[in-house]
Amino acid sequence: MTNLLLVEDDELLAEQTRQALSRHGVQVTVAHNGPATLAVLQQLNQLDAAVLDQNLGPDNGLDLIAPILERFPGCRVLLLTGYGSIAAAVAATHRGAHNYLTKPATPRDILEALAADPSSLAPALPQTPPSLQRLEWEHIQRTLDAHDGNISRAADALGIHRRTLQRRLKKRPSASEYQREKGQQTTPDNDN
Amino acid sequence: MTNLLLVEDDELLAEQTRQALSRHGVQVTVAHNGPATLAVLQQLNQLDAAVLDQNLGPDNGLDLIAPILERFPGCRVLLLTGYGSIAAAVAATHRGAHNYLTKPATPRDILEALAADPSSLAPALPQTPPSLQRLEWEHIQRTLDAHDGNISRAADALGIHRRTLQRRLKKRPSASEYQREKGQQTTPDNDN
DNA sequence: GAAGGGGTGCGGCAGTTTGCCTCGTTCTGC
DNA sequence: GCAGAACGAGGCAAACTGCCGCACCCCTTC
Repeated sequence: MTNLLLVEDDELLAEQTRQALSRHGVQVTVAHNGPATLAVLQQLNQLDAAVLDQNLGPDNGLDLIAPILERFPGCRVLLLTGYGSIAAAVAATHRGAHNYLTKPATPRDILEALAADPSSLAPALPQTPPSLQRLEWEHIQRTLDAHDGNISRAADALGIHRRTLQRRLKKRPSASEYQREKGQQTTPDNDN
Repeated sequence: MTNLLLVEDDELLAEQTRQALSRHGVQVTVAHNGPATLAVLQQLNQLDAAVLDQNLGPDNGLDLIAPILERFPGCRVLLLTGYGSIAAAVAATHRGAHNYLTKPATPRDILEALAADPSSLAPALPQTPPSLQRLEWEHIQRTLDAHDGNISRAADALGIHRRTLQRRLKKRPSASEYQREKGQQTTPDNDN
């Protein structure tokens, strides 16, 4: 039995991920922000792995690595993030993270990333052949999110015409299969 | 005076980079492949930094990290790669690399990356809202690279038609082209 | 040498998408 | 009530895409 701590501010996504991981025989504890994570840490007796969303609203997942490793030195820490940034990946690794993944990551991805030996680059990559369409769609969602759902500004940031963004969004009102775990909420009431 | 070891299989690019770094007051030693690097290592008395191209033909820059650090434990190792992958960045860091950059990188980029503290990098991700076009282009290059330049397979992996990939590639200055001379010029397709 | 098999480059065509312009409608703050 | 900012939508020319075919090249295998 693996004990895993999941820190994810999107409660819907957190619950979905928790359930999915449970089906893989993992005992999952969930926290939704930095302070809660620190509190939970004190209550745990054992921790084998931690999965941290890097973007926790006001908090930063990177800052949780140290406290976690301090309490559970052997714990494997996996960072998750919407934007895969190489600089962030390097920073996370320097701080002691075991691996670094970009969303959307399936439970399988997560478990593999935790189990893998990250110093050999073979494992993680080849099983991620994102189609161009999917990549675009996710980037659009992210950008839209970053602009509080403002289509005009998002389109501008993306370098495409507002009308085009409008049309694209309309073509795929519901999230694609891949997006299932990201949740289908396109509500503009986001925090960041 | 900083002593730097540059390992880059493209001899032209290596020379350009060497000259550029020299102008910044750096003493540069150059090697073009793995074995040569190992040989050079034995001849050096001091080494402050190493810049490794990850893709050294048959050799892999990652495998040079250990020998370098073994001989010069305090040496700062910077990995360079054409198409950066997060997995590779994590792997490099786990192996002791100080930082990881994607080409094209200017001498300034290199020096900054070597000087920076990569773990304290304020990692609020959305620093660079990439345009859709740029994102696509990078993904295409990455995929192409992962398939050894095989257009047919890359197109398949990307989920687009081979003819479409072909046409897209033709429309832009080839990456391998401008990499070769990226020494002082800015990238042609600088979208915001 | 003669077939394959896989890959590339390219022309063409019909259907789709995009860029751009325009209009009408909300919603908000002054 | 009005200006400013967004949104949704229609329309059209231009660009792009998928798809088919064809010629050529390089290898391997008869």
